[in-house]
Amino acid sequence: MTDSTKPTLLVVDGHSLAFRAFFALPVENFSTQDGQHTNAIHGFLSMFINLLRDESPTHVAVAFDVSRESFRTREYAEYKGTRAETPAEFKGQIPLLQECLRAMNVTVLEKPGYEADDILATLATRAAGEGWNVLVCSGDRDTIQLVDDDITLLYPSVQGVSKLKRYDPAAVVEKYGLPPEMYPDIAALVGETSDNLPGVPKVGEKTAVKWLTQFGSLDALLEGADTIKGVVGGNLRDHLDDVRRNRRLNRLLRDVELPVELDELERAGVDGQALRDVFARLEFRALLSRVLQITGDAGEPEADEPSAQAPAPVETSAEELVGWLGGGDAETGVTVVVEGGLPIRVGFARADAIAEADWSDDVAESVRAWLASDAPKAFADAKPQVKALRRAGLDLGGVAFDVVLAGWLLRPSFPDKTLADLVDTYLHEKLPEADPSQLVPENEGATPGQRAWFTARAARALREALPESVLSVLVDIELPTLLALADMELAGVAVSHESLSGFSAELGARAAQLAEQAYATIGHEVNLGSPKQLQEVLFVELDLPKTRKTKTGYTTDAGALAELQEKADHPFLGLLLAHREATKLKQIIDGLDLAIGADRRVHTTYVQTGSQTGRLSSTDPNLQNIPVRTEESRRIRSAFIVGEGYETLLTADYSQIEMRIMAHLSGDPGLIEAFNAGEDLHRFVGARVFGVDPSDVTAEMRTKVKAMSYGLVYGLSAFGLSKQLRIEQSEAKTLMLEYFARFGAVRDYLRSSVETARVEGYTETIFGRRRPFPDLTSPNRVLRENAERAALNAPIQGSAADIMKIALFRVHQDLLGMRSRLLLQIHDEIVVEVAPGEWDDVERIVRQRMAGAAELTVPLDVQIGRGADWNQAAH
DNA sequence: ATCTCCACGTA
DNA sequence: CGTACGTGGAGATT
Repeated sequence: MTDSTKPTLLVVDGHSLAFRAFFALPVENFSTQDGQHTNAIHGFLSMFINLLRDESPTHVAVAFDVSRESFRTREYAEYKGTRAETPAEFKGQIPLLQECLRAMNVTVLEKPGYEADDILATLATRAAGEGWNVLVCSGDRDTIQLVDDDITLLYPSVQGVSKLKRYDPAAVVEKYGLPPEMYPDIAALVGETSDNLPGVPKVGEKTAVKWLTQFGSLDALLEGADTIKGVVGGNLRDHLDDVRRNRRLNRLLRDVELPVELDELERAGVDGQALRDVFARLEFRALLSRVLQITGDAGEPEADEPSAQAPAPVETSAEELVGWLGGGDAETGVTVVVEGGLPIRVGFARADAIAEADWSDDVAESVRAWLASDAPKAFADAKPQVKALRRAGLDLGGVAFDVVLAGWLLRPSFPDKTLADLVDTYLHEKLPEADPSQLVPENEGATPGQRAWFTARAARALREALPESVLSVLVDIELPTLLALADMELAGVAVSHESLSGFSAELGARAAQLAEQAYATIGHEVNLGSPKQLQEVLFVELDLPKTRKTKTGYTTDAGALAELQEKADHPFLGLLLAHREATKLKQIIDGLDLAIGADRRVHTTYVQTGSQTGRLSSTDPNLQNIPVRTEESRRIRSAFIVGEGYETLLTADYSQIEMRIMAHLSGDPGLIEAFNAGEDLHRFVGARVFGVDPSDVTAEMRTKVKAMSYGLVYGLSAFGLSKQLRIEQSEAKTLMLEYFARFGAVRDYLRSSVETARVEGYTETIFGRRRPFPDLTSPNRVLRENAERAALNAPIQGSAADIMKIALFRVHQDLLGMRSRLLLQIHDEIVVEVAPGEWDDVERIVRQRMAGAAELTVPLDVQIGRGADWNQAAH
């Protein structure tokens, strides 16, 4: 809270924030009739108006960069050298933005030879010196160094310019582990790619913070660099000058001469005529009334926001709970505290009332009917809570919202993992948390009822923040999926310890033997699991040709070793590869064995927020990467068996679902025909590409086309394709050209989808799931091209994930009255444990639900198998 | 114990 | 210079 008796100065880096707005807002929504782009102006002003409203500063200034030249480029010509030319569409908006600001009677500052941040630093320092409150708003991390007790930084989140994160000294310490004034020391060590300032190799934030904490200061660290051991120590010594240069360049100047005094920055009323003029030209209407509302003298300030103070906890008896829960039909926040997999305490919140109680048989009975009912409930990470309730014998209905899932859908790359994160991000409040560093915490942390209260409020905020299509993904896909996953995790899958341990011993013996043989070929022992030692053997002792480089040397991966064998076969290579295969399998088996529980089953955890595309991930153990490709590895799948009391396993998988989605999204007539013809896809495509009869497509042609088709989904290049197929790049290029000549709509689709993503800032699946791609406009080529490939893949992989989730929860619902149950999901495959006598029904349900999960322009083909173990069932 | 890198399993 | 994941060992550090 700012002290309202003191003046408050708000200083804004106009350039960096407008630049962010430029990329955050789709340009086609923000252009005037005559084609002037206004997205940067609109985005900036919208944020700026909110700042004026929320922070009520008494004094305001906005600073801009004049040009790229500054004292920094004079000292280091390469400064920001990797940055691309500023887009003209952006540059053109700056003078107009400045005109708007002047019309609002806001002081605009710029000074040749200095960056906007130096101006901010100067003003902030002066104002703090006068004892004012200062708010610095900038998108440049270097401004973190300004933060102190009087100066707070407002930093735009990755999501966009509208959400600003507050950094006071405590927030900086929490995020970086060091006080604000030492942030530039971290940055100097780590380096800054966007400014073209290389740091010390292998040193990331963790190491930098550790060193600085240890030495107390950067100078002491540089003095004592000789005492740091190891490779990183050497790297540091080799880059001392770089670090010193970085530190010189990232220090903001606090004494730039400016043509204004602090007093002149005082806010005044707007110049109504000038404002109407310029806003009319920019075709801003809503913005005009917003500006007038907050700066004009008309209208009282808005009423104070409702208190963020959570209601005091109320211990509620089992009898009282029944009445409390029945007392309204508004959405209720629910928190089940889980310990050892079972509920130990529950909390509920509705409007400003909360109730909570320790778990007991009486409490369970009191809440049973309400929990099972359709009464709408909001959770934070519902799945473990649902599982605990189910273990306690209770059903749950009316799961209407999950703030963790919602947060993930909104920002899949920065999932707010906990309720505390979400309360911070979406309510701008702090969830009271117990201090973990103290044995007897001073502050208790939020009680379950209070957590439920925050959950319900976060749910309301998130519902507002979610675009309609994303909200429907949450409600129609993710929430039903959550319930299916809870039951699948509880069920687990039966795994035969006997099969595994026998196989493990076998592989162990084989690995030992292979190791001995390998040692014999080089005359000494070596740790075959150590890439470092292997490099020594391969490239120094045996002097084999060098392979592809990695960060730390030359790769010894399987592909490279196979190539080495062709160039210069040495018996060591084959033995090493065989050894790797044996030890890898053994490792997987041993890990799996260890995960078998007392019920002789393995219970994985599906992480519903575990991917950026919408897929699930699986951990502890990961059951989505059990080997399948080689005959021998399939013995592991044979250890996944049907459980006691059940008859058989059923596997069902979508065939070529991603290519089908590609056909659907691109509308390519050839590809659609391929799927509707019901012929072998790759044979059909091969016939088109090579201009032969389908019956004349050779195995080689089919392989090439298959690789091409799959590569397309991942953004494959001619280089990658040539490498994959081990053909000349020119041949790969020809193949691609031929492919696109026959399936032109595919190329058009891929191109336009990335282009749309660049403009919109995100991709979208068939069902409306979004994934943001800020890097599509990055000046850094590597970042940008990586983003392009990911953006190409995201709608396809994501749509497939959506379809499978829809099929999954529908199958789950259809099976509710039966004994058969879902066990596993492996992206495009599900495994069901079928009870005696239920096969026909289950098979029908699965086939119908999977094939009918989406209406595409091509059919969804489902392959079903049955068997006593997973391997048998796969056929 | 904890971090980083390499390697490799799946879809 | 092909997307999306999780795991485990080695090596370097504490």
